[in-house]
Amino acid sequence: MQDRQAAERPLTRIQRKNRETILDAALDAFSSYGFRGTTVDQIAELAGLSKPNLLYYFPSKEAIHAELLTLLLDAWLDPLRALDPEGEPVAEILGYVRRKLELSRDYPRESRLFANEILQGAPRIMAALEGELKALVDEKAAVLANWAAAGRIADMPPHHLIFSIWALTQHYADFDVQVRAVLGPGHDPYAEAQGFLETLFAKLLAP
Amino acid sequence: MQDRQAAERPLTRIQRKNRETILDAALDAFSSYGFRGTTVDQIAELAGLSKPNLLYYFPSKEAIHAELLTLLLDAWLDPLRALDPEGEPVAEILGYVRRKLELSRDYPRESRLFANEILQGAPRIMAALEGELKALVDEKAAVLANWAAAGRIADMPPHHLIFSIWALTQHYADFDVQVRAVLGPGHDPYAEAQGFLETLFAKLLAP
DNA sequence: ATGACGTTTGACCTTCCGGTCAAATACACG
DNA sequence: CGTGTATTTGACCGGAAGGTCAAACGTCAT
Repeated sequence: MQDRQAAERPLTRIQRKNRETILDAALDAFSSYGFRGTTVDQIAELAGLSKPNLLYYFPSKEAIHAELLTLLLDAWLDPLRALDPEGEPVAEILGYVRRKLELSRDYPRESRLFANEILQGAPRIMAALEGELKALVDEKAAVLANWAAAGRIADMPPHHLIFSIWALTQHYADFDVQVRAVLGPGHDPYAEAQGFLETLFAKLLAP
Repeated sequence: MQDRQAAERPLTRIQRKNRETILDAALDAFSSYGFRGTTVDQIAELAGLSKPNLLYYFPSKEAIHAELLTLLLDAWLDPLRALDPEGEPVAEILGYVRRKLELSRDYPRESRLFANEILQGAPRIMAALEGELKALVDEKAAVLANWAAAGRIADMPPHHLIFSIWALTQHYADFDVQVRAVLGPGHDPYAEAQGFLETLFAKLLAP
């Protein structure tokens, strides 16, 4: 029945800095090589720490990964939460597309970490998918369905509309190397995608 | 200067069967756990062979993976190859969408294997992306651009049109568990997607 | 400056994993 | 049958990887 060292005590300056450094290094590694493909030594090296030192701040590789996924999930849902049922339908949806694309552009590592996890069957976040995520999507899907029923956007299965937004925006982060390989040099994928997706969804949503 | 055993000799019945079994087992494993996340013992177990026995048929884990990727790439490009410059534009593109979605439905493991590889930066197939794939896409993009110039489909960046088809169709295979978690039971994602994507692209392409 | 607590480290342990090898067993074919 | 070749296997190897530990080193408040 011993007290857990860091349970109550506030984090020290060094703790805050090192935990942050470690999480950033781990995000680099996990998003590039996956969970199994990443070694603790690798993360430690990236973070500029020794392996035992790193394990002083996190109990295990698993724990670092879990922490990253938790932080990620919340940030991931934000743009959808911001979709306002009282707003103008097309503008709201296009705004969501834009925010989601910006997320892909500015946080591609997070996008790939998430994609990796889902690809492997989401073993560590299945509960969140079936709980939080489903609840939020169902809520917003209802909003979309109402808009469609009111003739303010075209009629379509709202869940799939949301999937299409995810698919199209995350593609630019997750498949970045393919996109760039196919486009060749001299392109700004995100800038081009921005205009293209805006047009696409404008046409799709028009009643 | 010794002869390579299997260089010339035709494969025996047992060789054919076992190589096939191994590749199938390896596809299961690699597509679920990634390259590093998969162990040779795991593949052997799935294939019902002992590890040394498996390594009698393939020189290394790497070789199995490479073989799978090679087989995959070809099958992956086929639907796009089939896009006919002489056909009716909208029908051709919708046909491509349908074929690609069927590929996701019928070969989700292959889709995830590919996604895994791209996510990790495509270390083993970068050459193919910049070579074969880019060439084919450029060729078909030119066809799309011609159709747009002739006013037979709406004007849009052809490469991104192709990306959008990839993104939307592969999403249903790669993010399958998320799609099902969000939809809940009692849905047939692919059937629903089929109708939705047909509408989406019909609207997008209309001049 | 000193004691207490926070931080860092080198050495080490164990398990896992890709791959090898020699010997044993099945198979095909004259 | 019998013999040469294909196939299978148990035992083993070396290195990588996750994690532990005791001791050394810093930091900071009194």
